[in-house]
Amino acid sequence: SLAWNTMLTAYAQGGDMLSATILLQKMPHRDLVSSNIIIQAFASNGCLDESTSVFLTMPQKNVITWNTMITVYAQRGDTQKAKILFDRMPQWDILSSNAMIQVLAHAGRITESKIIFESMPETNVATWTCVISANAGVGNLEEMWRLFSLVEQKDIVCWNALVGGLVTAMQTFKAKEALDRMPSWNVVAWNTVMSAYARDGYLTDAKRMFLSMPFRDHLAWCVLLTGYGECGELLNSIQAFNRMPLHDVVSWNVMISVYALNGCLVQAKSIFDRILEHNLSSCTTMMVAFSVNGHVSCAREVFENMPWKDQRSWTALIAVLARNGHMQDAINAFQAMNLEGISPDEITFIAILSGCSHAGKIIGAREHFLLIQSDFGIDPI
RNA sequence: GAUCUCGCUACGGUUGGC
Repeated sequence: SLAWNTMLTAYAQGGDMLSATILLQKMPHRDLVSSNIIIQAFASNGCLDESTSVFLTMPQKNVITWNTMITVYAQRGDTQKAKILFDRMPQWDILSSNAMIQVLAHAGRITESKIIFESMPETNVATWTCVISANAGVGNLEEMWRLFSLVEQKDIVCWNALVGGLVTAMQTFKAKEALDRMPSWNVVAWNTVMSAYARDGYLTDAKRMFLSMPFRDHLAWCVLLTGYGECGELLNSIQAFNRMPLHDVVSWNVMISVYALNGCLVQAKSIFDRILEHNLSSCTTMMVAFSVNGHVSCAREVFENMPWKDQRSWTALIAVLARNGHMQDAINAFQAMNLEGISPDEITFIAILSGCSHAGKIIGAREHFLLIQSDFGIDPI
């Protein structure tokens, strides 16, 4: 079955799910590893439901099985499902805990991630890097520094997390100092500081850094595009875009939002139509651009065509409907979101509540306000 | 021996302030 599994892996990695499925049925003995391969393959081809059903019918599972499912949910931003799986796992390895810490931290659930961190029998640099970023994300800078000083083998990624944390905390100068103290650098380090310059409006510094980088990746270009776009320098943004060696989804997405930000809906849409592989960001950006101009049905069409939807895209839809006076549709969308198992967050509720206030429905708003506390455990105040 | 290979940078959601 080793040979069969190797074949299976080959098909799966080539994205040929049809052949993989056929092979699986022909196999004399499917084992744990075969199922793991299939789960992973379905997931990376966007078929999460298939992954889940294989997972549920597996007679035995190992750590790899569980880790695969956790990472899949994590990548989809479904923190809740990831956490449920994590809690059900019979045992954890470093990878599972790290993945979980990172996801929880990303969702702002720092307390839970701390609990996991403190109960880990063994950690590695990645673990520490996760908690460093987590603390930076919620503004615990002293804790971030403390943790950083405790890391024994600081590698580039760990240093980058520190620099990124300082950038998040709006301490651009300290970030630059940390950058200068790093033993070695990579593109991520430079991009991080560059994005801070751009964010703060220091376009000259951003550009200088861009030019002085020994290597550039496509993200460096994207940071520059974004910087120009946010400072209203549409022409520079377009020019930089045209100079890029190649265009990937992110750079297209940046341009959509730059155009939308500067009121050019038509150009935004034409870029959107030229993208071969839309992702969630492209669609959500486009929806919002439509919404600002009141094109509710166009926004809705983009939404319906999305391969899958996450919390942000659902929230965007709800906001689009609420803002344009379609309160009943917004509430329906909210219920549909819950049925899909995607949990709302405080931003979703603000979207609903502000919609109610525009429509003058105090009673409706009150109902949702109460729901926030009882059903979703979010404190509205 | 085959399967997860987890950490850092970029683009998307709500309201309000100057």
